[in-house]
Amino acid sequence: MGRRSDHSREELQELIVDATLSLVREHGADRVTARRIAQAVGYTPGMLYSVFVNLQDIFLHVNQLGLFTLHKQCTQAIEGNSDPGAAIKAMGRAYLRFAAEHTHQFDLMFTRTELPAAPTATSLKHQIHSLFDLVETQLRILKPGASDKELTLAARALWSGVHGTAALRLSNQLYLDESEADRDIVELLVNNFLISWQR
Amino acid sequence: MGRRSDHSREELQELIVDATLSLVREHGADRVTARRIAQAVGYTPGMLYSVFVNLQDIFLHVNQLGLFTLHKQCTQAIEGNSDPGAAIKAMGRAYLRFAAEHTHQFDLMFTRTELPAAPTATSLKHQIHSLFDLVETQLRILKPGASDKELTLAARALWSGVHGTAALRLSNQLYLDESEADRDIVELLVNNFLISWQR
DNA sequence: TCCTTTATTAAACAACGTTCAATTACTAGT
DNA sequence: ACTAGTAATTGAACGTTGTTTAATAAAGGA
Repeated sequence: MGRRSDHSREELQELIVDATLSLVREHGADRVTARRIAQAVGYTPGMLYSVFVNLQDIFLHVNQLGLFTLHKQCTQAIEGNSDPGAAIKAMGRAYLRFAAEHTHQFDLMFTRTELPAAPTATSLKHQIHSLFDLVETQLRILKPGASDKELTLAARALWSGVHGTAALRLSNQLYLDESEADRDIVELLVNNFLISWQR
Repeated sequence: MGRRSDHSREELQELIVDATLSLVREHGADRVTARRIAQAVGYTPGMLYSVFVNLQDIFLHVNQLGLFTLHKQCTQAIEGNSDPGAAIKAMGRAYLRFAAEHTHQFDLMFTRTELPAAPTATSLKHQIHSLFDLVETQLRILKPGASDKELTLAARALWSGVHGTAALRLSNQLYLDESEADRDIVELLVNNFLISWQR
């Protein structure tokens, strides 16, 4: 068939990204193919390339969505925590929860990225930055006298710890019997770090 | 041709794994195909399947090699450090160095793993455990009274921090101008953690 | 020398991402 | 209402991938 115009260009884009997200969450990025996405939205594979450049391009948009909801869940975790340390730990738990609930999506977002020197889209770059900012804001409350450099570094350190925990747990490389051990690890890590950092 | 017996089964296995490692280091795991490996060792693709089960199986053996050299470099980093804290930081730097020098290999070892619940070969499992043990040993010196559980958890926390830093740097998600920022992050993380943990 | 055994190959398969000419459906002009 | 033109969508193709398997060629024992 020729022009259908059942959907506008933007509707089509949203349709594709949403379908891809569902497929990724259910089957993992490896098993999500152009043909499967096309089938899910009721078109043929060729059509995808009139809306997106690439399969990678589609995944990139999926990841923008992912970072957005991750950011939202982190801000929600902060709410109601007047203590910055508690807020940071709550963020860490939200991060772990996201990774645990949406294993495949988290995998696509953070480990299925291109190497090396991923030319991460500037949009993604900003989204990740704003995640860092959430931590920095709490740290600044905790230690008002800290320099920008100090804050930046500390936020990266904490973020690295939380991310590392999530990543290792995801790939089953923590080797701990208890299923909730990752929460204990983050708690321990953040607590001990902050105690000696804030002063 | 039929039987060549230029190489024994074990020689062939070593040949394949070594060639694959070289290819991975140079081009990244994504671009390493069965046909390329076969060409590198002077055989046809089909032969690989008489020595290994899978391409994945080959990568798994490559990763065993990788974990072995990573372990070696970590133990070497410890040598000459009487202070446990210094030893742990030296291990962290060795870890970062390995990740930076062999980007693609590190990527294959830790992020290109299967999901979820990677049924990691028991061999890999033990190798990773012995890496954890290196950290635990140093922690035990630092805090002789600590329980096993305490040591296990602290080792995981530190390891997660170091690994997270390496992983985020690898995928260019730290967004720091200075190229050696990852070392600063690990230094900061380990220092602050240990100060309040040891006592 | 022949025959069995076995290592290796060549060719095939299905599935993949991607491209592009052909086709179809809609829109505008008369 | 009819036709021409435009643009969306397809279908089929290409080169590549991992993997399997029947055929083949070489080695060793009789």
